[in-house]
Amino acid sequence: MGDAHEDLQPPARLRALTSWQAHKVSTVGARMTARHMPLTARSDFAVLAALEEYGPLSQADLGRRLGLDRNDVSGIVTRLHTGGHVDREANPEDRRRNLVTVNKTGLRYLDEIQRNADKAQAELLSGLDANERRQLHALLAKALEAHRGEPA
Amino acid sequence: MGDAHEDLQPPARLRALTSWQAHKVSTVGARMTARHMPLTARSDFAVLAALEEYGPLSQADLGRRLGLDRNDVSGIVTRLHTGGHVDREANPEDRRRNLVTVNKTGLRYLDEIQRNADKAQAELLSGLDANERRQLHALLAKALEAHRGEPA
DNA sequence: GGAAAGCGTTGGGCGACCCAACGTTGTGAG
DNA sequence: CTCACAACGTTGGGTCGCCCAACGCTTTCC
Repeated sequence: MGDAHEDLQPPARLRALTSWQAHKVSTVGARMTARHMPLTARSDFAVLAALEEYGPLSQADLGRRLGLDRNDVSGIVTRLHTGGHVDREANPEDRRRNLVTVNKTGLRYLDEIQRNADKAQAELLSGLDANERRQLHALLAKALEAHRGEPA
Repeated sequence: MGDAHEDLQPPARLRALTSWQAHKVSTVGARMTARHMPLTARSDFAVLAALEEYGPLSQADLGRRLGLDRNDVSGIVTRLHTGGHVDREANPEDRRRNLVTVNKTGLRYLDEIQRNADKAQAELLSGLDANERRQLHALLAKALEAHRGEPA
């Protein structure tokens, strides 16, 4: 007799769309993330990770690297600079560009975000075992490969 | 020699996050979708698909089914109703609820969106063969399973 | 009968994406 | 050398999705 709280499955046409699945996974991920840190930390993480791995970059390069618009990069860098995580100075060799650099505070912040992101990730993927997680990761990476350097 | 357009890979820390990958796949999917139809068609598709599969529903049920907020369902249903795709009438057995029903126009619209969604999907997954697509789909479904009926 | 809960609606905030414009600065062609 | 062109960073704006809060109405449950 009546399951108290019927199953409430989404319609088949929706479940069939990989794009919709990815969207759902993404927003569930955002929810898990929000339980550990403010959502803005996600863009902070992206920028700081890029600066840590590739060294000082201009904002335009950051945008290309991360697939973000110059506009939005501007805001993120301003936020990071205000928070003391990043130094921003004019590039003497090309005064159009800003040279953005992570400092020690920023690196500590980066590691903190990393820890929280790992927690959120574990919660998000709680339904998959280690093998499945690796497969999912590989398949997503391959799907993205086909679209590298597409817009900005 | 310099490769003319350096590779511009995102940082490893980012690539390692499944949540970030899913987000990227989702927004690339949105971009592909936008090449075939207005983006609002995505929510239209969700609502129409639910109504087609489960019959007339209240807006609250729609929200639960699709994982959307009542607030947003309200706007979507209004848009669909204005466009003539959906009938909305008070449920005589419970006058709090609206009974939302797809009509013939709505079903034609649904099929049109389906065709465009399929095109977008094909472009999105162009890097994967049929097997990989099935695997990706199954893994995403399994990951989502663990989070069913979570918020609203 | 009255409190509690559910419904649909409105208004608002936030993050991410994207477009357009501006002033500044470098580049390259004539 | 000059002048058109391109790239950079910034600002302002628009959209879409998610989420919270409040309201008035209706139903349900004690």
